[in-house]
Amino acid sequence: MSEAKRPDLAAMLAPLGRALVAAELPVLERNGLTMWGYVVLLGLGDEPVYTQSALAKAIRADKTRIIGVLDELQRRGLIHRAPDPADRRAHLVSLTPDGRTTRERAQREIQEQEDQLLTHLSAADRRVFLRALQTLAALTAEQ
Amino acid sequence: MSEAKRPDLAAMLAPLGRALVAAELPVLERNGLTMWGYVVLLGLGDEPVYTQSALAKAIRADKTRIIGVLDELQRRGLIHRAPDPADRRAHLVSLTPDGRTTRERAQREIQEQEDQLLTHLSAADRRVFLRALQTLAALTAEQ
DNA sequence: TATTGTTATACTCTATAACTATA
DNA sequence: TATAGTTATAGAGTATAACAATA
Repeated sequence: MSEAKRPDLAAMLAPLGRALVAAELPVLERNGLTMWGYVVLLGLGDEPVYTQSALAKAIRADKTRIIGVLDELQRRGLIHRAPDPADRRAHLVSLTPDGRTTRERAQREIQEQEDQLLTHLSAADRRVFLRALQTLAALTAEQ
Repeated sequence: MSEAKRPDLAAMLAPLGRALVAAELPVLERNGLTMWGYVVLLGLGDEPVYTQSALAKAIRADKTRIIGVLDELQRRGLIHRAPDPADRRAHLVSLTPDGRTTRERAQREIQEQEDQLLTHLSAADRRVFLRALQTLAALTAEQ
């Protein structure tokens, strides 16, 4: 009677998330991106410019950890990074056209692969699952 | 037109899983368990006995990593560990009654907390979400 | 020779502290 | 003095290699 009627949510979500990330690394590699590089490109997509601190905070990374990532993305011409003329301590970071193209191509390939996994759900279940997942992800993201 | 109509699955699942795990650590701590200790207790629940290798494989851990975990669980009297008389290289591992009680209490508290999160979904969505999640988790677990 | 459990070692990832340059 | 970015250091977590006991 005190047996669990379902596995722990965390015991399903965490390994599934790790498996998805692992499966997507080759896709990113084909696009010349690391996971952190991709996360940075995604973080830059919504706003035109960012300071490095704001960007790090937005993607929930330590500011010291994205520095090497930004170096590499800049070297490859995917982002633009320059001191803010108004406050020369701060660096403004933005996507280059190449960076936007790369970001969108990588994301398209990733979501196509994810859609493959979702074919194991009925169309109706898939819709509910995605909606519910967005709801829960938003809840934990806001704290 | 090439804008994403949804966030990446992995970008929702992975942080949500991490957030859940982080939120459950205090629950485990109240029960005197680490995350790995809890995972080992869960892994021991379904079968009466295990060799350490089989147990490690079942919970997808390295065999070298669960040794300290087993030491601590044994010290606390939650598991029983003894050489297999038939093959004295192997150690048979099993839950003690105390171990089973601890496992069930911890899991009950964890799932109660998870149920709190699930109240943000409608009853119908919750049912579909859990079913879909179990389907997807089983797919990635089987490989 | 192969396998179980163990220990020791190395490696990766992440966080913390310390430094510079601007403000 | 406070902050943005950077670099150097240290810590945690993990995997790899080497070992002893047994088969």
